[in-house]
Amino acid sequence: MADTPQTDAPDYRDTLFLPKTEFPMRAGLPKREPEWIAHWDKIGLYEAQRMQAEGREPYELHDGPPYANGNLHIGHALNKILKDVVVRSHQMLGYNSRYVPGWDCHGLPIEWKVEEKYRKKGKNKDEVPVNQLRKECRDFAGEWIGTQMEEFQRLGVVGDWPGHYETMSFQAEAVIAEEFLKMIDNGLVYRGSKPVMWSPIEKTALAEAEVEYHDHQSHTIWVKFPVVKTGAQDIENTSVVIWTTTPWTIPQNRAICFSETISYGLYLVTDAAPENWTAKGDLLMVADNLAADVFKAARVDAYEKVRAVSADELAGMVTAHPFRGVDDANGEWDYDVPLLPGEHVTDEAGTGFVHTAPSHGADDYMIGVKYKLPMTHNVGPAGEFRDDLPFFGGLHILDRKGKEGKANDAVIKKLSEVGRLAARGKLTHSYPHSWRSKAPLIFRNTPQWFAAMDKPIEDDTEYSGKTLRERAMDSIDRDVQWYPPTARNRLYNMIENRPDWVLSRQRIWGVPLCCFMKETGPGQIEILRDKDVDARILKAFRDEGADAWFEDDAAARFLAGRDDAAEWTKVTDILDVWFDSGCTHAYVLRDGGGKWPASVYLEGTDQHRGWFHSSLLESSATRGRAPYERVVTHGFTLDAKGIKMSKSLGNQTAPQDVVKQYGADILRLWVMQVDYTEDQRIGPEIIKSVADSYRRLRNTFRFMLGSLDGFDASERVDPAEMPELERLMLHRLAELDEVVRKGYAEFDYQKTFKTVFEFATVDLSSFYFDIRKDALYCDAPDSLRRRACRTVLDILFERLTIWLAPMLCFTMEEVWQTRGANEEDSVHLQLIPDTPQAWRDDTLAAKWSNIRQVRRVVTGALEERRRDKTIGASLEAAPTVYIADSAMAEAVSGQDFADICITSDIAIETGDGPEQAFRLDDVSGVAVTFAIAKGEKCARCWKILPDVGGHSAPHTCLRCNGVIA
RNA sequence: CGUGAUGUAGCUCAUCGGUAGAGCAUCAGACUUAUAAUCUGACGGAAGCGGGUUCGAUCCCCGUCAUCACUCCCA
Repeated sequence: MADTPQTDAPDYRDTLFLPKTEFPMRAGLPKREPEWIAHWDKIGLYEAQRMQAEGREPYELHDGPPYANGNLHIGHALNKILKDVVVRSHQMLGYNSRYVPGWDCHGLPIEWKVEEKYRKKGKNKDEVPVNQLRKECRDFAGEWIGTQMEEFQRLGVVGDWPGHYETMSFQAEAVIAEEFLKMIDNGLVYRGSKPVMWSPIEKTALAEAEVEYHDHQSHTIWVKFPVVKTGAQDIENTSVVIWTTTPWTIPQNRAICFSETISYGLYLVTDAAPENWTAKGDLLMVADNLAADVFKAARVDAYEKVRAVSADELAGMVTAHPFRGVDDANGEWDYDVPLLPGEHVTDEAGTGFVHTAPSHGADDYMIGVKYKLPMTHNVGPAGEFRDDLPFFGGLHILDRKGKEGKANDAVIKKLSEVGRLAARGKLTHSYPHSWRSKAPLIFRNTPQWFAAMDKPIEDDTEYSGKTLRERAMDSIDRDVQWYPPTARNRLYNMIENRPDWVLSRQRIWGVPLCCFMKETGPGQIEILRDKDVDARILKAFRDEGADAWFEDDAAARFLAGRDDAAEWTKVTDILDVWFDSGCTHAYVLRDGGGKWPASVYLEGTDQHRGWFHSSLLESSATRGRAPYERVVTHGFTLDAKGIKMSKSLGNQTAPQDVVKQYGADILRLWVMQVDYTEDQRIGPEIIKSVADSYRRLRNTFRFMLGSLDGFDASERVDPAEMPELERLMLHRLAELDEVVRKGYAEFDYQKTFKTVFEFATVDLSSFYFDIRKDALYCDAPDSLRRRACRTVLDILFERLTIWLAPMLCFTMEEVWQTRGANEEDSVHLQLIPDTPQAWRDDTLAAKWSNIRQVRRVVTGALEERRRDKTIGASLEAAPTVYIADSAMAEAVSGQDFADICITSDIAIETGDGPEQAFRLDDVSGVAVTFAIAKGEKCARCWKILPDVGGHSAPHTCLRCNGVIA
């Protein structure tokens, strides 16, 4: 073996320039990160950024407000971390990048929590004054804002926290009201009706949260609708059969829905008992799959299929209401009942034909809106038929105790009387009930306020005359860039197909539809339009909040001075909370001194239905275009197996836990490593592997810091004088600069991080640093090679630290500060440094690509000898390289190839080399034969060289002796 | 049910329609001068499944399965 122990050799360790740094290998992020937050707080980082960037082009990420109840979950963390990276990176790219976080405060969940307190005490919230409840809601939201704000800041999110916005601030409430009045003014708002869950017992609409599902026994009836219009001859005297569990909705029937994917048939009853409702000779249409069930229910003894009925045929068909032409009905039901295609229709139960009463079902309503069917108003608040409805006037669906009323039986009896009943029965099924009274609920249409999608808007924008739908759809393509591009289609399709916007909610915790109306006829109303009244309302909201609307004297106060004040009714509904958040662009950007339209909105894909959507509509209605220039969407976070997280499964990853155990930078790094545009996974194993990557990266920085110890500007070397290896690194930086700038501009963090990370580990740690350790440790401080290396390290350090700062905001600050930045400084106040494109040298890169190929063969050859224990360290070797390929030979010649391969010596020959030489399959024309290095081991640099010994420092090589002397 | 997506190594992700790659993890080895580090090497894949188009499909088309989001007066 070459290195027999040299007991007489002095220890030269102290003469080496080993890396020296205070920067610890162990990060201790959970403890250290809060100190950086305190530091940023102390230097006023956000304000300092604003001052520094004054006059620069503004860039504004407008924050989508999270809902102010509960602690943060992983989805919030993902969202806010992404936003923080957008904000910080754009600041560094040279913009004035503003960020004002906000919270969504109004809405049912909070109101529900407040009500819960009363429920637990057995109190009725209806007895509590509205403004007292509103105050409790406000306090509730306020507390959670405080909690969430701390949790967000702990993640490293920098923004204008003291200046954050709230949808419940007086200013916000006033602007929301103002925007609503603007939409009244341009004629978009109208009152219509929509079916909702309604309790006839409590005479109120209920929210989904107030509904419980219990088993309930219902009537089931099969009803014949006679066909009155069709192209086919043999359909005369036939009926379409429907099935329903709510006989009381039959008087409200306006259509029958069928499916275009179900096969239907025309059936002839060939045998049935004489007293049967369904008689011999009846021609009935039902779905083929359900025919047997239907005829069994109708007690038909025999039937045959006459022929199939196609969807095209059904589409043109019209039936009569079962009560058409009935005596004493006064023509109430003498209208046509069309057959319409409906995607909700199945052949799993019933007849394959769905009775449709637009006022009494969600699907029915959608069909009604789509085909412009008339809404009926036959059922009153207590679930009673209107008094003047023939046959059934005044009858109740449910009695006062929630038991069966008389309506169902009366309808069934009448159907039987007029010969339209095909069969009847009973069915027990899950049915919605009120959580309070436990009584069954019904669907009932109630007055609601809408924004019209298809009415031309006359206003003073350049898009005047276009409808809301047209404006929104135009703007999606004209004004907005979508990241990823597929996000555009989702929103576009939704806008294209959506019905009118239901603005009203029968709730209390929100901004009121602050207008007055009066009835001008049955179902007809007029909305008060009075600038003075509006001005009074807005001023009151601004000064006192929207509570002003709910004060007892509000109507008198706002209508003061009008002679007809008594004629007007105050509307007490509140606005859909999506309207609130859809207005944030107005009160945060326009009134808050920001940029309008916002540079970017960034939210989860669910916000296509939510905030992206409502903001687009609101802004299109009032300003003609989207309030954003770019929209970035991210997916949802699932557990390690790709399953949705839920409390019951116990598969949740809480951001607080990750922060506590690993630190926020690890969580941020996780975000950077996944494809956020899709759904991502997280779990213990994934977090651990992220932490591993982090450690590796951290060590690379630690090495740089240690190697730069004592670096002074006077050491710098001009790139032109640097060795090729150094210039290669500068070339790589020039390449990376482009990737980083482009990556940040296009929100592609995965690629940006991956590129920088692989550069740090592959190019730097295992190649460049490994080679240059000898020069850094052993060369004299004034050696050109060492100075060039340290110059490059300094350049590397500056860029890598700043490039990664938006992502690893804590660690990069720690790295930055370790190099003696002053107390007021921060890496987050730096701009991405210019990287001269002159550093780029593709010829050099191509050449070094060859050099690295040859190097791989050498290391491979050494590995073989290491395996058979011929050598340990590569410095014990002095191989010979045979190169046949001329480009490779050219590349290697003139290099310190022994340094590059970390051997003590190396010989380069041209030609194929001996047959038994080491080769790699994928590197042709290169062969390596092994040899032990000749000479004595230098006790200082450990190279084995012929020139060791005979110098003033014993057991040193010429170079090392020169350094010590 | 519908609408919008996704499915490639244990994990995170690449692959103009042309022999499937990278980093991390794992395993093995070396070093002890980045040391709770560093270097080297190896292992690792019916590209969810089934059809079709094509000389050729991870990629294009159809179907199917799984997962996710949206659909509710809630996020």
